[in-house]
Amino acid sequence: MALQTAKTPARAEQALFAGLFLKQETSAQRVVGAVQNIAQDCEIFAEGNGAEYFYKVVSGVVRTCKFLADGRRQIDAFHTAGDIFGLEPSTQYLLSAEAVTDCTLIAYRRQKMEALAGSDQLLSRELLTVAMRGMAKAQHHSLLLGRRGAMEKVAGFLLDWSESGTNQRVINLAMTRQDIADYLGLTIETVSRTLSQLERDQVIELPSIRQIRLRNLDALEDLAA
Amino acid sequence: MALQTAKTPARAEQALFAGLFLKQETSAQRVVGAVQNIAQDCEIFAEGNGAEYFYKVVSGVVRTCKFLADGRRQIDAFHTAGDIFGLEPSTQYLLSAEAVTDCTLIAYRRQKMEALAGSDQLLSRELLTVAMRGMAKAQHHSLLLGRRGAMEKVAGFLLDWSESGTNQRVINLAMTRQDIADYLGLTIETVSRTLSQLERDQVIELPSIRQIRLRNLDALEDLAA
DNA sequence: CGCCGAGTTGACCATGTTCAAGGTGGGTGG
DNA sequence: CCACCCACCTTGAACATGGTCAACTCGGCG
Repeated sequence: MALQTAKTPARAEQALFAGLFLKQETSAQRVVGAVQNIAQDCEIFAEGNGAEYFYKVVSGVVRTCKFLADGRRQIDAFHTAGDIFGLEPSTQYLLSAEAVTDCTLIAYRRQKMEALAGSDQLLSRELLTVAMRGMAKAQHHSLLLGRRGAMEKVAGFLLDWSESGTNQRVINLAMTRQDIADYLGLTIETVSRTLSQLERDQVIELPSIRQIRLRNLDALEDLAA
Repeated sequence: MALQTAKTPARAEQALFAGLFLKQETSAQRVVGAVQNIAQDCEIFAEGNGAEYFYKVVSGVVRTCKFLADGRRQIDAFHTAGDIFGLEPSTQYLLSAEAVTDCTLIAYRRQKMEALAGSDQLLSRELLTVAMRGMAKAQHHSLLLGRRGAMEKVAGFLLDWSESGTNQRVINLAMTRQDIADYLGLTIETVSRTLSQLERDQVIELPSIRQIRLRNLDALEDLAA
């Protein structure tokens, strides 16, 4: 939990490749970006900082979140390989970003990017797509949070993550129960109890603490309402 | 509640002005858009429809929402004069849109817009800003929904709307209690009780059913945590 | 005047939070 | 290699909060 300021071992300043911008790597785009390695639980940027860069996840998982006055934390999103975060409408970040696991990122200088977009139609369109996807992602999260029951939220969360992995029926969680709780607007105890309940009902298996096997996807879908 | 299909009296097909794209009307942009008038509670588009157009609100209030299998409704956002909605990453709408009040919209053909953006740097940038704002708006909503207490949600809602009107201390609600409840993930009873509580505590006044006077903004901010 | 939709209020109940007490497992040092 | 430790997780019991159901009020309109 000790949040040291971001340490970036091997700040590979060799602004080499980094072209690949959207998930389907468009060969046309070759834009400069700096590779960064961030250790687990380190801060990438903080709410209120100048939004000089935005980032693409190469590997690992990042959380964007907000800290409330009373110490609570709300997680806005988790970002995995290929996702872009930190692209904001304002000149300052509205959220903080932290590494859930050790991760590798590409940092893009926002101003440079937007300048390039002025003369590059394809890049400009990609930026638009990124922003629209970010919007859809946030809306999807709202829908999850708007659900009334803890079971609906947890089931929805599991289904969301089942789609990202290669094997649709096994989820390897990168985050702690606390992270999940802060993402779903629940307490850690409720998340734990709900997962136990799902296991008792034969809907999932919990072979280890960070692994969840989905045993009955249909039942999960029903529970997610 | 009778949702007739969208009726558009006076479908002013005269694709006249409509330039003004962002809130600060950029003189440079003159893009074609069709003016539409929509009656209260009529549908503007439905989830799953082809996302052919996106819209700017000229006057009135629009809600974008999702309907769940069990009949519940979740409201994703309210859109007021100057707001743009219906600009989505996919080729189909992910949400439905309905008129909360009678309203006037400008419909932009998405494809045409994106084509124009290819050769128009300024327009392209404006589209990007619109998308980023949409993202920030959705994130803000997530933060509201993630709050634990009903009081925090309602207080946050009131503060959000206090900033939009000319007079910061009087809110003229366009929507019903049910709309508010569906927006905050609460029941209509809880919204009602919470507002009554705030009135008892001298934080607000409820002079009429659709008007709220904010008597103590500082207290509200505290309650919103 | 009376109806009707929208909002409020109350009593009861279900659900999730809180507080507190165990487990569990991976890593470290003896 | 084992014992210990610590962070993370699970479980239980009491409690608080919001949901549900039902009755009632209010205001506008025919």
